[in-house]
Amino acid sequence: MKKIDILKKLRSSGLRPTKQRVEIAKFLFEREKTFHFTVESLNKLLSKKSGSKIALATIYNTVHAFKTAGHLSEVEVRGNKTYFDTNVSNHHHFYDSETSELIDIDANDIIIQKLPKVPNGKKIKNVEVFINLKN
Amino acid sequence: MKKIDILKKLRSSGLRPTKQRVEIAKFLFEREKTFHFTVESLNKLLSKKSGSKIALATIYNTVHAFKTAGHLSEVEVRGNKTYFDTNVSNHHHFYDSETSELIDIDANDIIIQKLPKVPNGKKIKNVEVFINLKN
DNA sequence: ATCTAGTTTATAATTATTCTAAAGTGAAAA
DNA sequence: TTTTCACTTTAGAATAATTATAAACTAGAT
Repeated sequence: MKKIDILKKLRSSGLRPTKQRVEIAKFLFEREKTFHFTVESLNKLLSKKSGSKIALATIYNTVHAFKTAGHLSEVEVRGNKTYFDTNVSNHHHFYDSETSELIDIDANDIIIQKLPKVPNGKKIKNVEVFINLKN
Repeated sequence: MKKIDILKKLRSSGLRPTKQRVEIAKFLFEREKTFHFTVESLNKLLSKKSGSKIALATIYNTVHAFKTAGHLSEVEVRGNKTYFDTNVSNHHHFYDSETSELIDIDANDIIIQKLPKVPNGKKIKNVEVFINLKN
């Protein structure tokens, strides 16, 4: 991902490109594969990589701004921490509770044949399939 | 649900039937319909109903013992609190984020036609479908 | 009725996350 | 370029959910 795209991601999230935010954005978006993380793991990886110490509050703020702008999605995982995903397309997840690892499933790899009737006056926002794994 | 069944639920969870535990168990399991709750909501409902003040720690301990014994299931919901469900059969959920309300979906009301290949050496423990609703 | 291991409870501790307010900085305007 | 100021970063405090602790209590075996 080019530098200009990183700046676009920031600006489209309503964020001015400060040193810290650029560092976070590059770490998240300059990758081939999708990336799953918690704020805690992101913090550790960032400080390990660059030795810099970005305040946790800054990471929370930046990640939430990206999420609100639709550049990150939040994944529901059994447990206490919130997981994020750089894959914002419509897709599903495997969850391996042995390793606490999330794995993306392409939306096309799951076909739902029958869906239940939706409650009165409501519409479907989205459907998430979660496949829990064991050994 | 008969009193003897409440005692069975407790004993099968490795819990001696104390006054507090019986009160929690009756409140949870003496119902026709399935019941969704958080520890916080359960605590409020219990104190409103009987005026008794069961310590939060006791509610946490008891609910977790029921969960471990398979008498309650935990439902993943976007947010910070943990939801529990008295329906422990294989089933799915609607989630209405407007009202923070969970609604059960019978397992037979969703048919999945195609599932992805499972990662090496892993097996599927279960498949959960989560339908987010909007107005 | 007594005794003991298991329980309850209030409170402290922990963990994830958000808030705060002081010090620092990007970038628009001069 | 330099100034200026609203936006940022940061350390630490505050909050919220949950878990741990340890002293007082109790179910149920003896």
